[in-house]
Amino acid sequence: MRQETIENYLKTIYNLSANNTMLVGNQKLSDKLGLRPATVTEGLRKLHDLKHVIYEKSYGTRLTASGAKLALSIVRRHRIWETYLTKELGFGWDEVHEIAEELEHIKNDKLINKLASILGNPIYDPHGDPIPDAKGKILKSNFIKLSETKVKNNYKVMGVTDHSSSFLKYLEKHRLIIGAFINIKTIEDFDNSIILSCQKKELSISAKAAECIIVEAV
Amino acid sequence: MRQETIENYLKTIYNLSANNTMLVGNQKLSDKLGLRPATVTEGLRKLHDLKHVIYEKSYGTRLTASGAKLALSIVRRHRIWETYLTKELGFGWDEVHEIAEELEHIKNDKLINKLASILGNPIYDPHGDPIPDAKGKILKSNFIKLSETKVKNNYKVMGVTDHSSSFLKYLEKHRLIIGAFINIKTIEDFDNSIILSCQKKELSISAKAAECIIVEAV
DNA sequence: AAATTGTTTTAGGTATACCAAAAATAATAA
DNA sequence: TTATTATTTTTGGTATACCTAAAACAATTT
Ligand SMILES: [Mn+2]
Ligand SMILES: [Mn+2]
Ligand SMILES: [Mn+2]
Ligand SMILES: [Mn+2]
Repeated sequence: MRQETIENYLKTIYNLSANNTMLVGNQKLSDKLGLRPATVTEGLRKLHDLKHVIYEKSYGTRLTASGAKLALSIVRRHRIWETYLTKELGFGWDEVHEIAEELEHIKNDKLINKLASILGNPIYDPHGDPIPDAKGKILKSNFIKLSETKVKNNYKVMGVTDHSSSFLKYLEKHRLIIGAFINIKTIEDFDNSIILSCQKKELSISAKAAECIIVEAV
Repeated sequence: MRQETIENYLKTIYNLSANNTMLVGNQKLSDKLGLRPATVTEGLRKLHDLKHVIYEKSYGTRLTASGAKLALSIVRRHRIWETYLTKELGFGWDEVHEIAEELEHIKNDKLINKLASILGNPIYDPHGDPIPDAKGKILKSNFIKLSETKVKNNYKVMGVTDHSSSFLKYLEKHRLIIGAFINIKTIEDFDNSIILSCQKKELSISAKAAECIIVEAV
């Protein structure tokens, strides 16, 4: 298996497993990796042989200790590069994910640690995701999704779970960026869309978009 | 053909063709690419079909205009990264080639041009190789190899053609670095080794090493 | 419990990147 | 010019990463 393929599998399994608490199914992996389910089945079998995952046939997959370690190191590289690109090289938060998707495979610890140190060893990336440290230690937050909030309460935007340029541009247009304070006005029974106020303006967020915004109660 | 494979072929053909003046043979490509001759034959046929090279069966290969353009852009990325790694990220000139070998495949013009601009659009990389500009224009120098110098003359070290860490460390140990002034004392008839003075010390350079050092008459 | 639906696996197949060994071709020496 | 040597190509083969379609299995509904 090509190293890059291994890394993409492990990173994706990590991202879908909610801190390694859940088994990850093939369908979701197939989606995220852009491969057909049959291909994923083969890939997982190989990763199992490599001892990077425990693959329970027909039920799902979880990372082993070695798999998790590798996954965390890819996640670290990805998020450090995203941060470096925005903070040091003038890229927007909506541009960096794609580039980091390639840069994350460059394997040189000295390089990543140097970038991290120039940035002051940041703990969050431009999308609010926590950055593992050089040892793989990562902050565990108890933030919630905007879709899980309650009417009348106040929240602060802490991150996003969709990194696509279109979604991030949409958020920026409505000033719904990291650090913004919001108040939930209404939640529509009909379609679960949310009406909230943010920077003195009211706006309506679809249930789908609300799934992708991470907030903290204030 | 994988994009990375294409890029490695084209870059290598460029580097072996002395500014596109010479046909490149399969044997040398096989060496540099770490592939067997039979594999190179296949690869070149495919690049020919892609119109990136003119492959004259049994005689050799040259880049087409489109191939040269692509090659120059890889060379630019490689050399800009090497320069950025040394100038901005604190790496030694003996460490950067391997990393650049990976980074050169990250395709994002805005990124490379940003790095170049931070560096002040440099014209030479840490090994003295000229860096093509964003349009592919590259300086053509008429420097010579140390092995082509004449006794008693004075020269300035301008570059190296071997980027291996061991060779560069060896040079550094003897202060034979870019910008150093040297005077040729003797050239041994027997083995073509060169005795020269550099920074007030005398040292003997093997014919093989002298092939890899680029100098300018002063 | 049976039927339906959704997910995963198997079986069989394509395309690509490589290789070793033998054959063909080109370059060089006699 | 012929023989010898070096280089390149052809042939036939392996390994890998992907795919589609069909079969098997698990989860959900009736
Ligand atoms: Mn990736
Ligand atoms: Mn991110
Ligand atoms: Mn290189
Ligand atoms: Mn260089």
